Amino acid sequence: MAARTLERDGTAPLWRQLLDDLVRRLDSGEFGDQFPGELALVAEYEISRSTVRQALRQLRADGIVVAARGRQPRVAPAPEIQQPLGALYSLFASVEAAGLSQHSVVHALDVRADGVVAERLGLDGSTPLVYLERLRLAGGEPLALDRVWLPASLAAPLLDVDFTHTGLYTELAARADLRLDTGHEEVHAVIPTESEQAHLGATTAAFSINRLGRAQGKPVEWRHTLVRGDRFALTAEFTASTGYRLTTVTAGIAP
Amino acid sequence: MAARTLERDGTAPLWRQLLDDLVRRLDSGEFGDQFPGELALVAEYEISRSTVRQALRQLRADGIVVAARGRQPRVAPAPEIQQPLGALYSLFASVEAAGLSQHSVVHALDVRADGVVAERLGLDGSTPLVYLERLRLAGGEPLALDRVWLPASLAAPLLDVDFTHTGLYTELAARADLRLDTGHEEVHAVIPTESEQAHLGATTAAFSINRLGRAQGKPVEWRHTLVRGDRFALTAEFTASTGYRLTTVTAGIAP
DNA sequence: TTCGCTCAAATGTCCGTACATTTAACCTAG
DNA sequence: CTAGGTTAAATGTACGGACATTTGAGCGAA
Repeated sequence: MAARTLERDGTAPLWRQLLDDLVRRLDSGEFGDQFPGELALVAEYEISRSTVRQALRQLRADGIVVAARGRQPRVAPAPEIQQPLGALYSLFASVEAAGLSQHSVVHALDVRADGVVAERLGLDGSTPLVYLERLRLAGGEPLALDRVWLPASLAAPLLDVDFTHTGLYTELAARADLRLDTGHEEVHAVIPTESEQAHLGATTAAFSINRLGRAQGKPVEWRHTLVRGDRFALTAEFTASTGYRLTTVTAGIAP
Repeated sequence: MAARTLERDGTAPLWRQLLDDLVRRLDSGEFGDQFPGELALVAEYEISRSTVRQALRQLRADGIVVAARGRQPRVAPAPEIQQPLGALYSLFASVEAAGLSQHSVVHALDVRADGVVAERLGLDGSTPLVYLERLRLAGGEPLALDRVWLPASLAAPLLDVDFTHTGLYTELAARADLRLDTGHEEVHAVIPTESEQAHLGATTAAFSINRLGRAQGKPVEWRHTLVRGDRFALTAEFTASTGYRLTTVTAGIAP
């Protein structure tokens, strides 16, 4: 193994240089699941074990690598199910938790162009987009009207899927190997248009949720969801140390 | 200084025992703002500096004590302004950030009993509560209708405050020495009643926000706020690592 | 084949030393 | 009295060694 050299007179401490180098090598995928042990790094970089441990401390605290007595050190695997987070995911998860059956009525599933949406996805206005419009029902009652646009270049494999009983994120992971990891949501309170009210089967107020979902930094979905206000509530806890965190979303049946 | 002894054959590591002991002494207020230096602890507990640093690592990471080269170590003071967090706080902060002037019209400020609210605060139904009802305006236009109940035993000093131009949390900190640190919010989408619409000066949908605020674990406020849907949006970022976090709240002027 | 045992490997704990760097108090010269 | 340098104190960095504890792989016996 070729010894790697660190700047011993550099402005940055040795452990910081080692940490940066290890992060770089981790990102490049140089280590598979394996990760070199402390003594291996001591030999490779020709520094003391204390310095190695100082560098590893942060990687271990962040859960990027796992270590324990006697065990082979490993690169922590990315969580198997990288949940699409946020209010929308929580909504449908909580419907399931409440024991209500979910299914959808698919209104549209095709490829079309939409300049406004394409721009929100950071794409050219004429880029073809897969468009999916569903009415989502929980316990047999309409809950939400859901419209999603995805770049056709990524989402074309979804065009022949029957979305009546399956979720978008499940299919996106299985067929396009895409998992949302970051995103952005905006929640408004609105009164639905008459046509929307007819679909939702209610004349109440509604939440209007716009979401931009990204996978590895690349925009993957633009979504607009209209959720019946009488069946939905956002619930959050806040503490001084952790800030504002969405905890549960409740979805019930209107009386 | 009397040497303190740690269990050298105990099951817990020395640094863990030291950490626990220091936390105990911190909680007892034994140190004022000062905090012993590493070498002082080495002498006092008769252990090595490495072990002391291992114990101090967590206290410093948690910001309980602060340390830097050359400086006297200190116990970190509790943050001077412990912000009331959550959607509501963000709302009024963002109004200010947008440069809109804020003021309120006080509809009521008195002491009354309310069995339902008292129970939500974990109090007996006949407990007297300070009740404050305000119409909040931003840029001269109605933005929110705000109703707050607080235990009179804590909030009595607020009864002679003019809330036209001052915030509840400011006065609560100044006059009752109370700062919210945790809480719970529930956000609904509703269509306001006619009387509420008259107050808000609009016939749009609205957010209905219920909040229970606590200070040191003790319920301090129950609040119900109705915010005009055309002037308000919740915005959140979500990432796999940090979860769902409220980032900004926008409040504009209706066209 | 399978159950234990042994043993190498890896991290955890603890000690000691040396020197660098930064801060703030102190002191002195003007 | 003040400006500036000096110095003690404190933490940061880096090295080294020693031993304890845990895990898992490999091996041998039943």
